[in-house]
Amino acid sequence: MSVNHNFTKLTRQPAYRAVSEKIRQVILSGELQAGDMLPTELELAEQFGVTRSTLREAIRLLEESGIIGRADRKRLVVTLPQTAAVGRSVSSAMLMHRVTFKELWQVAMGLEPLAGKLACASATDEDKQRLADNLQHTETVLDDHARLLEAEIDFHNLVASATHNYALLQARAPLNDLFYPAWGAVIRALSPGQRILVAHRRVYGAICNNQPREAERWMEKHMIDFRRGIEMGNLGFDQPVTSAANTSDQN
Amino acid sequence: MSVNHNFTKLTRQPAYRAVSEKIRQVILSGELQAGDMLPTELELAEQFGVTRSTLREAIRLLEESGIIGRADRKRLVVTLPQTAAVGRSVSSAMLMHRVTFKELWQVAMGLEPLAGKLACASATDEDKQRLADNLQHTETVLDDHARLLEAEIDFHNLVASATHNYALLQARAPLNDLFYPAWGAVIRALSPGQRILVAHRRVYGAICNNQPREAERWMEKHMIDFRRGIEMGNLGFDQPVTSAANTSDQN
DNA sequence: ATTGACTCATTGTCCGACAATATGTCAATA
DNA sequence: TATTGACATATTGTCGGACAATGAGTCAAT
Repeated sequence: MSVNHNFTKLTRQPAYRAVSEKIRQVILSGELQAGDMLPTELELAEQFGVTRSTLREAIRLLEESGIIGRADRKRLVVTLPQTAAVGRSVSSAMLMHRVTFKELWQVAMGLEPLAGKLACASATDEDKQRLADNLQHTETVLDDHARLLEAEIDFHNLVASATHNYALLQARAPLNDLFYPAWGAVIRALSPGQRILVAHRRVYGAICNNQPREAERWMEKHMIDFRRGIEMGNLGFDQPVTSAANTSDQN
Repeated sequence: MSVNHNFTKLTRQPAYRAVSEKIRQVILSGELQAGDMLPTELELAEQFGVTRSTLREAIRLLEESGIIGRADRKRLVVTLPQTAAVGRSVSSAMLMHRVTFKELWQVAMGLEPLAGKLACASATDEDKQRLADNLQHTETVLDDHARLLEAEIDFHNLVASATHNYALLQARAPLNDLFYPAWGAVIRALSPGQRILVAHRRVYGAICNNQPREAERWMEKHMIDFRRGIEMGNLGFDQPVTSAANTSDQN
């Protein structure tokens, strides 16, 4: 009879992964900071005792994480991950999981009003100015579907940026990629330019006057309008979102 | 005098990136679904007209995104990205941006009560059973700091899972990696086992009785307790979080 | 039914090579 | 002086070939 002891399934990790982890570790520990240059590929490879090919595979892993990049098309450099770059992985994952518009809307209902509320306390004059500029621009494109959508997305990004909370920015990144673009169909179907503008103005006013409750409430109303728009347009509130803005390269 | 026209900075992308994008595109378009096997590296390389080395670099990019992996340590297979895998990139980014505990807490205040509320409507009997098991387990480890933290994290994950909202799961992934682990210090300092258990019981009860308001409210209270704990323990509410659970490999 | 020996396909890693391109230097020129 | 051109150098992106390690399949032996 066999002894009933379960060994933990051991997984040897390939060299390229080990190298990648080591570098990541050094960066996350703060030993290497954003902006620091890394040695050349050859030198790095020699330090780790692997070939350049293996090292390059490790580099790719870090590259996709957005924590390293090329400064001047030559030397590798440690970079501060951009929200959009990191968000792309997340958005890919959501697409594959066939996330529905409803699911994204629920998240938006949690995060966007929060962004409005927090922005009241942390928005700088520069933030407010950018919001003002956005509103002014929005007025001029109320009937241009494409530009209106663009301005709409910008507005919400500006509010989120005004919180100066990177965790929040990162958490709502997928909304930019999937939620708002999907809403383009609503704009084309219902032309709700005026309604959008009113909500944005209210949020902006609340932020300028430091009225967190108001900002929160109007952002929430705004989100509810989103939902109503989707439902009225019969655009598939419970359907998986699709990747409208996809690849930026043609080949 | 030079004509004042600015050309857009053109960036030729390397082959490994082009290949990676092509594969990603095919996967995201649904042409290849999760579980589908990809050809061998050699075959793929031939199809794209590149060498295996180049193709392997492309694979690494996709691997880090979590959308492909190895099934049986051989053949490449399209995989449904795991929340934890994708979350790691996000967490790395947050660490580099020196996200503070406060920032994470603000996000948690937005997402965790939401999770509680949504779970009321969508929790299955199985979800509820798992929560019940977790509570029972928690009672037995109230004085074991390490296990209590583990149970605590599990509880919040279970609530989030019960929403069956993948977008929400993904958005709150960094909380798992950075927020709750950092809270381990509070547990060690204040031993708030009882207080945790009470809050969890309330949330669980509200979910079972389908009382969204209650679930939301108690989750919020619970989060506020978190903040108070950090502040009482003088553990740096405004300090950047650090990566406690880091690498799982030693070399 | 399990074990062992064997083949085969595929991956992980290595090595060497070369063209393309950025950088730096220096001379020539306007 | 400031720009241009010519040249050497360093580094990357890509290639092609090579080999050991290992997982999967087959088949015989026990």
